[in-house]
Amino acid sequence: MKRVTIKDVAREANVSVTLVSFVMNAKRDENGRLDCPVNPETAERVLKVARELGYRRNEAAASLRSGRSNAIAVIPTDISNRFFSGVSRYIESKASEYGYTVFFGSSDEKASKLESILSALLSYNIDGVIVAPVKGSRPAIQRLVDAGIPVVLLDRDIEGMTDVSKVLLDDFVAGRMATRVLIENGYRKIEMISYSLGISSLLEREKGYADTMKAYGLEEFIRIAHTTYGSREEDVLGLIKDAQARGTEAFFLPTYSLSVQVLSAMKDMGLGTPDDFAVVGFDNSHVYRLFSNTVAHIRQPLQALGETCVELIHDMIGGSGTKQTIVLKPTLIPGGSVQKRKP
Amino acid sequence: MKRVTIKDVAREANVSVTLVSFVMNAKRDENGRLDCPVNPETAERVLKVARELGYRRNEAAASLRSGRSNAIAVIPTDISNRFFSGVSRYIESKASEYGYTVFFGSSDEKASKLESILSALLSYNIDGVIVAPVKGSRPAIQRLVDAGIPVVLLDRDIEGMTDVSKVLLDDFVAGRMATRVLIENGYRKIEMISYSLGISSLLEREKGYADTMKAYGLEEFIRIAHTTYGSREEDVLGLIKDAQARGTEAFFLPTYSLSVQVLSAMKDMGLGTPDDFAVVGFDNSHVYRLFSNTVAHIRQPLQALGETCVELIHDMIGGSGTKQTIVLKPTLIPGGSVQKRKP
DNA sequence: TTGAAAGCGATACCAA
DNA sequence: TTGGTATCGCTTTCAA
Repeated sequence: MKRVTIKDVAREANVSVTLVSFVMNAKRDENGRLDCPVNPETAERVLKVARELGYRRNEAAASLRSGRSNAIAVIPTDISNRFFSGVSRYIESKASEYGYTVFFGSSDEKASKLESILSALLSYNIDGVIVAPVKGSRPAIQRLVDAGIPVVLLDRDIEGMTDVSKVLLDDFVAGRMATRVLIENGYRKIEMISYSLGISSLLEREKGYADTMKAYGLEEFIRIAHTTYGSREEDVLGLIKDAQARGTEAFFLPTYSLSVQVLSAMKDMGLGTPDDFAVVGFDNSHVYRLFSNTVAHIRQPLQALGETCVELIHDMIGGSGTKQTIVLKPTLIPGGSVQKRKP
Repeated sequence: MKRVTIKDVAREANVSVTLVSFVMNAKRDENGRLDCPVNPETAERVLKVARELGYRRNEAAASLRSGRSNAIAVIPTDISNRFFSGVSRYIESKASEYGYTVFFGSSDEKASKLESILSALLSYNIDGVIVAPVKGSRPAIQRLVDAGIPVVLLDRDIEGMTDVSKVLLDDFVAGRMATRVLIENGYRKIEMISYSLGISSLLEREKGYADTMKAYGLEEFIRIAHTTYGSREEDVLGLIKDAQARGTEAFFLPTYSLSVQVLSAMKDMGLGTPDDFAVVGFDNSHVYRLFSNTVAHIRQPLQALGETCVELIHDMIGGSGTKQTIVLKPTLIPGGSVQKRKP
């Protein structure tokens, strides 16, 4: 019942606790033990005893003494969100590869919530934080950085913030890709429905759209309607009707939830793609295959995003301390929803 | 830069560390401080100083000394899975209400993975575990229970396991509901496509189906095909063709991923609901509204499931130690995919 | 290569 | 109501 401690192992193996600690923390290279100045035979004996006794390090004690914790925190806006739950999965498994345990906390797009999560997690001496910034969270994140805690910004940039690593999608290109395929297939009155979250990723997608429209001389048709995650259900129907009234031909929808919302509203209204509206959605999903015309969409490299986060935070914790910004490319998955426009 | 400790607060407030500890751990009732034998004025002073100095408890130290951690672990099979990511969200927010921090780890339906997560998390002195058991994980979970750690089984039962709390869906009823609505709408050759995971929830859904078929004298049509999460994509097409060949009229699909898979395969094959196959799916999703006929499905009460988990684990940790089994009811969301059969 | 001993920052026990 | 002090289990000098 009582837990096995380092002392028990030491006694049983006839060595000091120091030695046990050395051995238990040693990292193996390709061959044997290297980073620790312990007689290999002694080491093996200690390892064996530890195994037999069922020793498991008390992380609380280790953390108290060392100030580290082998744990990282991940703070998405919403773990049940399609994008973040996907990325989190990859973060989680990469993290455990590196020996980190992962804390999760959803910020709910609220800076106040983000702060309280952060403060709770800091009490655990976490070694690093992977966070999706939300509007107004800059000070909280800056404080983290100032406290010397490695931070990786995921999915959203905070402009001008240095001393952090960043893992982002090339959102501008995503916006351009989406817009371009529509234009090239003969659509001109292309609009966006987006969220007013004030976050870089959406702003960049919007910029990519607007920029491309301009490049093709379609600035007069640039139009971005904004709604919120909470009120999208009520808003979208009206937005579609308005668009219809003004002869809009296509939509670029820069998030998954918006894509599903708009498509489902269109369905309710008896509208189809691409005849009523051509559509480019966002994020990969089986759902897009379920329409009579499959829905073209922008795919994010979830695995690469997640794994890169962990690699960067690991680098920073490891001491090399190099800060990097990694920008990954989106892919356009074609679909019938952007079929060439009938003349 | 240096962290503020209880000592700093004590010095600044002219009291002993003991007192600070008392105050910082005191819980407020509706009025003021109660559970701690400290002069209210002193307490206020301590609180004020702590706030000013920016004191934050070092959980590692607290945990080392007390053996507790104010943290719970949640172990779904896959955090990116629709069902679990939804439930996790509610677990998370309820947990933070109670002051718990949450560790997540996905077991990937593998007992070995579950064990290694458990062992990693145990190093942190977690106060309790909410876990979705997988095939073969019984011994690992039993060990947890034997070690005196509060455990709540989520979504899946381990039969005969006592000394744990359980939060389950009434899966038998879910199976019955689905089957019954199909039968009542004139379908007789009703089949299931399910996973061979060996977990209670699926087995119960299957039992509910088979039982209902029997009750209506349709035992000759009982047929449950099994696939796996990993191979569903290849398998499903064949399974549908087989079914078609033998004149199957309807499917009950007992998970979300299966529902999407089958519906999308049907779409690829040019088949529709309910004419080619009537369909009852599982779990709530916008997706089901996107079909020309909306898809009837069984809805799980995600919020209630998640919150109940936390309440039960909190009770167990709190010491009352009462073990409970809560079985929540599913709801049938009707849809065109089960429309009355044309004669 | 090995070991002794000094903490890390809290809590818990006992005494005042 | 308060305060002193011995831990909790580990890592980390420092010395042998």
